[in-house]
Order: sequence, then C-alpha cells, then structure tokens
Amino acid sequence: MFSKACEYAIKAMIFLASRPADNRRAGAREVAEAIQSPEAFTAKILQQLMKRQLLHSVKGPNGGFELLRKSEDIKLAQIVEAIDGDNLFRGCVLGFRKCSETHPCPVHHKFKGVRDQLAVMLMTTNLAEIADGIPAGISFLTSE
Amino acid sequence: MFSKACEYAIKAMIFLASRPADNRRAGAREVAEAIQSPEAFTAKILQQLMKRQLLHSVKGPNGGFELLRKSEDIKLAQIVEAIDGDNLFRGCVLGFRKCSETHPCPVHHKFKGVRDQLAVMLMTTNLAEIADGIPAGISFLTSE
DNA sequence: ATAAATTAAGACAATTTTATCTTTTATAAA
DNA sequence: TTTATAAAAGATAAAATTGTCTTAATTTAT
Repeated sequence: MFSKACEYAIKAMIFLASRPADNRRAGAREVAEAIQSPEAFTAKILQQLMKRQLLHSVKGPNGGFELLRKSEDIKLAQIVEAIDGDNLFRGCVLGFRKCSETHPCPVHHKFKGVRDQLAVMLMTTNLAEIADGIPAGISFLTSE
Repeated sequence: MFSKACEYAIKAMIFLASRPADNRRAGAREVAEAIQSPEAFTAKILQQLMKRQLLHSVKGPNGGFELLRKSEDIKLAQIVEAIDGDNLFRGCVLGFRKCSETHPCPVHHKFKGVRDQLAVMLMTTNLAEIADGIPAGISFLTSE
C-alpha cells in the first residue's frame, strides 16, 4: 500500500508525536531505533518531511527533529502525500491518467467507495489521535 | 496501490474476458497491444497467471491465452493475489507482522474499515461484471 | 576558541521491480 | 515432414527503491 519510505515516515511522525510534551525533540538515531528502521535512510526521510513543512530540525548537541505544528493539526494525508504523493487516494488504480466518472476504467466504480473512504480517513485523521494510544499502552510501534 | 505487473495482469484478464465468446483466445502480443503494455513483460505476467491456474495457453499458430474458467468464476482478489500476494488487503499497513485486534499498530483501527471494504470488494467482484462494460462502451481499457 | 554532537548533502551500493533479448520447445497448417 | 507461429524459459539490462558511507556545515557546551 505504502512505500517503505512512507511507512517509516508515518512511524517516525507517530513516534515524535507520542513523546512527552516537555521533550518532543529527538535525533535521527533515536527515531530510527524507536521505529526499527535504517538510520541513514530514516534521516533522509526526516529531511523530506522537513522540506514539506511537517518537521523542524535543530543542529548540534541536543539537536534533532520535532513537529513543526501541533499533532492535532497534522493529518495522515499530509505525511503520505509528502513521501508517496497523492496517487494512492486520488489516482486511478489501473494507472490511467484519464479516468473519471464520465470516462471510467473498468474498475473505477468498484474502487470508488474504497478510495473515497481511504481519502476521507487520511484527510481527517490527525497525528494526535493515533499517537496517544502509544504512551497509554493501547497500540504499539514495535513488533515485540 | 498495485504493482505495475499487477495492473497489467488485471487489464490483461479484463481484456481476455471482454472478448467475444467465440474467439476468446489471444496471443501475448495482441494482449500487450490492447492494454498498452510492454510485450515481453506482459508475456511473463501471463505465464504467472497460468501457474496460478487463472489462464490456460496453447502454443503454435493461432495459439495464445484464454481464461481457464468462466469470467463469472474469477474474482479480482485471485488476480491480485497471484501477482502481488494478499498483503495489500490482509497485511498490516505499517508492515508489522504481529498486528491484530488485540495487539494493534497505531493506525490499525483507522485502516480496518478501508481494508475490510477493499478485501470484500476484491473477493466478491468477478471478472464478468467489470469486463462487460467494455464492449458496451461504458468503460475503457485505454487512455484515449 | 575549541571540541563534540548533530543535521545536511551528496556520492555510492544493494536490492527489487520493470523491461528486453535470445534460445528452446510445442503445435498447427501447409 | 517441413515450416511458420507462438509460448516457455532463462539470461541480461535498465530503472526505481532502499540503504550506506563520507564529508561538510552548524550549533551547543566546555
């Protein structure tokens, strides 16, 4: 569904959002360890999230990354869009450029419901609501 | 959402299902032209669909590929599963192996609805219903 | 000021996916 | 039986994605 890079991006953003409010900032190494992802690759992804105005970074000792906005104001769709683009929830599943209600591909109407539900969910779900379950022990960011 | 190979597979199966009943068989070249895909790559995919018991092939002059079963009896899920596996509609969106109702990843409950709707749709939609719109001019298998 | 820590950036490498090319095998038609 | 046609199979290649390494730039703390 998502690229590996996008999976890491979502996990990284959730991790940052789930940290205590007084110490939100975390370095690339810390993020990578927390979400069990390759460090250098993760650093690149954090940089992309910066360019897309989702993160902010500080160099030097005690530096690191933190959310640019409140977690309530960051939607899942923005993270996905920053890394994978919006093709998943806006494009034609068969890859046609010209696919629409009036000129539909053979599966257009079959996928419409799923696609729209996915788009709405991604656009309305904010980081806070999915990150809060982690410190509460309700959901998990690691396998074991 | 789907790999390129899977997109081609779906299109190829739809193309074959949309042909006139008296001349269902089509060669790899004909299929590739119809769905505007690279011929050799498409041939490989058709072979995979054969190994997964979705197609049958005949060698030699006037040979080619045809559906192994009636299009009514072939579900979209079988085609997707044959090429991309069932990860899309059964696996965890964040890639966790151990993700379940009782041990959920942070987005598990948010994606559950979409994922289940997708799974049901893929498992209940048969080739006939999506292929029939093509000869009828209701849906399209090419861009222009 | 200097040293240490950390991000930024770019080159490089491995893997996977997508795509092509060549040779072999099977089959139908002449 | 020969020839032409088409799939089967395997090698090769190109492109995209994933991942690593090295160097530079920046900032904090000493």
